[in-house]
Amino acid sequence: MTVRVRFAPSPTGYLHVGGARTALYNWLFARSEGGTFLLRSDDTDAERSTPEYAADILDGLRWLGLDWDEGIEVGGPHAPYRQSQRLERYREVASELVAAGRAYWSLADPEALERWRKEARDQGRAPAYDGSLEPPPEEVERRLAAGERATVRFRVPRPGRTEFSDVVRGDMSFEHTQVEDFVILRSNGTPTYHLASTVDDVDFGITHVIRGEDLLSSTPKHILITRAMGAEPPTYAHLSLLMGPDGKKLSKRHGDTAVAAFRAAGYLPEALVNYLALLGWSPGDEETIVSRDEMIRRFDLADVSRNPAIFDMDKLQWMNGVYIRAMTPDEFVDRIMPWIAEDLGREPTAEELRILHEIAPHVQERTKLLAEAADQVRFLLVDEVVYDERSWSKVMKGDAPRALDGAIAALSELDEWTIESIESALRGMLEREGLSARKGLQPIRVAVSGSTVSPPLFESLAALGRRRTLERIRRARDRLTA
RNA sequence: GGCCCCGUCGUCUAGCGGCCUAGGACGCUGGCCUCUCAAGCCAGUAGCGCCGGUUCGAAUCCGGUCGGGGCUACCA
Repeated sequence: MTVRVRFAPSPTGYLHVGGARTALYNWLFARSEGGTFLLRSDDTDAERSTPEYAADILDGLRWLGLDWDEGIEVGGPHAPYRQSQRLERYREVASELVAAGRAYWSLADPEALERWRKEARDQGRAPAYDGSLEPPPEEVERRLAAGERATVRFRVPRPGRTEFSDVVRGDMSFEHTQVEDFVILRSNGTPTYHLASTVDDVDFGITHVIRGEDLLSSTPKHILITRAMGAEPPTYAHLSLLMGPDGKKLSKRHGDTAVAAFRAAGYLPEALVNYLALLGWSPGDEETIVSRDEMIRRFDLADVSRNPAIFDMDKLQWMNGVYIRAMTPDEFVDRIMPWIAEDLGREPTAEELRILHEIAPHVQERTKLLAEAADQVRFLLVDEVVYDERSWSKVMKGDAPRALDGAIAALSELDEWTIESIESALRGMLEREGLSARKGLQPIRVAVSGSTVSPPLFESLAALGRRRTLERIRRARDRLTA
């Protein structure tokens, strides 16, 4: 049997890292099994679904490199893949279930239902509605005929229980007294999640349902519907949830968890994928940096952890740095370009591009987030450097004037402007002035870059060019006197 | 309240009855390197929630307890 899995987001919110991880595990499983990864849209909640969210989800998946073989935008034998376009099918299944006695039109009074549930809870019973509040059949028939709107509820067989084996959690068993006669069709004729999702899984031939643990206790409902449709339930695998640093379910409270936000901050998709993959799955040995191919080769659903995982921004950031350092300098320049252009408000010139490529290796190893790179190279691209006042007051004192004067003298008479010649000129200056490298070079760094923190000095000056270097040192020297 | 899931360093995890003096990674601390910051290298820090039981032997199996989480909608 060929594996068929799906990722079925509801476009009622942007794609967040939790959803991305679920999609990733589905994708990894499909790829490792040579199966099909399907993307569908569970958009039965017309109120809350928006095209913007739908687009964000697709963008995010593509950016992460999680390509799908069937579904939205790519089509396939079961199109359409949007639930909003399959409403007729769900109504059809609902009426078949009613006809077969597996579901019924429900006219229970909402307030009475609420009281019933409260009472059950107060008495320590499960607040699972069992259909006992329904009017007699003749009355139901009459009111329905009179045009009254009703929901359709699934008739959960009681006594009874549903058992299944979850790939990551093991054997599960739910007493039906804990499962209520749940609504499958709303009174407005639209299906609930339980119906739509299950019908799609059956119709699309889904073999493995890999999803968040929040759906674990709904699984009996899905199995009940599946069997009532005369189908065999798929294999289920429920992934533990992602938590924030406080141990609570990851949400907006913990900052922006949107995949798009990570992208904008300068995270690399390969780093995010690597991090997410290891958040709940381990290849078994001591590897931390795992390539995509390696993941596919070694991924096994049975190795997925049952523990909830706290999303650790520090580790992700470290990993992003590892991936950034692994790039070639040219690739690095290419990838930081969007941030550079935004920072500059224009595209860099050919000369600026040359400078960027020259300094790239040195900036690269200091970058954890692509967005930071723009800050580090800004001094090479602007006409006038902006001094960081804290840096200025820290180093522009004591021997600073001598260092700056000495640097101007030493650099002015240089024949060639290379990293080596600059270094030997400045080291000679330090020697003559009797200054330590630390004391003598920091003022120059601030004069040229505006900050006590910058890429290596000699390399920076070489990239900046003689004219601009001298200009900046003189300007700083003047400011120091003034 | 009811049902369900989970419980190894601060965090992610390896561990599947003896190989565990519990391993790795991030973080943190110290050192080396060094023109700043990084990177790199070295060292250190820190954990089997608790109580019983099974066993010659338990982080590993069982029971209980405590703690955390999820679900409990005409949301998904």
